[in-house]
Amino acid sequence: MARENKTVYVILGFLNHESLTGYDIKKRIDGALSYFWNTGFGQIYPTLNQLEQKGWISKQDASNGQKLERHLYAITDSGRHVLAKWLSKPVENEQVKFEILLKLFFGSAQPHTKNIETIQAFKTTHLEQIPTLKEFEKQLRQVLPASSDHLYYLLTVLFGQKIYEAYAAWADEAIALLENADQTLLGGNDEH
Amino acid sequence: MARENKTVYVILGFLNHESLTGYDIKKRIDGALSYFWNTGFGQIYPTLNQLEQKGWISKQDASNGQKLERHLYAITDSGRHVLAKWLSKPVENEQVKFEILLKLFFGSAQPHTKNIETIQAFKTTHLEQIPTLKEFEKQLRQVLPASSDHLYYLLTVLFGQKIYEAYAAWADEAIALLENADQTLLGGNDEH
DNA sequence: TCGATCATGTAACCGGTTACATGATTGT
DNA sequence: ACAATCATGTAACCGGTTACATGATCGA
Repeated sequence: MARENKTVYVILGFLNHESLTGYDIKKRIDGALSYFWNTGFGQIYPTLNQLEQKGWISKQDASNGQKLERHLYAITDSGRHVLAKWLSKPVENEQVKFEILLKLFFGSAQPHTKNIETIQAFKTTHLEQIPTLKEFEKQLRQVLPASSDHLYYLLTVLFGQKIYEAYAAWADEAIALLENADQTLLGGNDEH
Repeated sequence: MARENKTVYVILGFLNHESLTGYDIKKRIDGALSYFWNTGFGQIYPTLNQLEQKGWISKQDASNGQKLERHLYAITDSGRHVLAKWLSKPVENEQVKFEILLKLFFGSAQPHTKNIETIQAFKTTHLEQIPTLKEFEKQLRQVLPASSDHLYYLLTVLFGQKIYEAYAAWADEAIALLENADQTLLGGNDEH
């Protein structure tokens, strides 16, 4: 969780491209960041207020005479400065938590078959997402020279592909090891 | 974060092997889980009390006449039941958050060189950990037939190796793409 | 003697999630 | 008419982190 409100940078990052409403920001997050980040309205709206109070973004009414409330937020110079400062800092203690590893670490408390199912499900859900990522890659490569935004977007997509493939490769190896262990033990489970 | 207190299962998982003090549990976490999980004392001790109140673990004084307080916790049958139930459930919404992807996604706001540095640092820190994981693998393979605990431990180690290697492979590709983009633009940065 | 390690805990804080509440607008 | 989407927010809760506080024991 690492003590630093990342939502701040998510918002500043999007606003650095264009002015948006809170609702829009949520859509961007769900769209482009969804496979490695997510945030709810309950975090976005309060953070927008905080950022405005700090002067990193500015609020503008965009209701256009209609009754529907609509606030357009724009990044300010000091906001841009804060974003730039964060971007330039190296990523420290990228502490990723994998629940599946936790489960597997204690896996000897149940039959191998159950754990194989868990691994299989893990593999499947990630493999299923690869075609979408490949499609993203294709589209991004087509518009690549237009702006370096696309290039950086592409990098995150490639990351997804690489690690999802690594997940799948690991899953195969893990399942093979468990099945092999079952064979050498003549199908019996261990006890201790 | 997913609404379920994982620390509960970390504790139950370790106690399922042997009775331990809170201090011991912390050491196990820092030892065997450190590269994919961590928890502080501020979480461990309160959770131990909760688990005891729920009857999933039992507390025993282990001060042995000495003045140093020492509480040995043991898992109960109902605790074992809770652990088993969690283990058998498939991992749902393994929502992993990668700060480096967040930073890169908004990377176009700073020079390519800065982002290359970030990626390089990411690659290095993970590559550095691979030899240790290889050493773990070697040791675990030697004691593999003894107990299936070792086998499951090995699976988590192999996972670490696989994704760290995937990180490194992605980093190379990403850096190449950024350097190539710099070349085609004749070393200039983009603007938009 | 003195530092490292053993050992247990509390308090403040905060990021993030979930659920709740409300209403307008648009398209079918 | 009615559903989907647009749009903004609050409140309760909780998992997790950090800092603080205290003292015993062991080995060099």
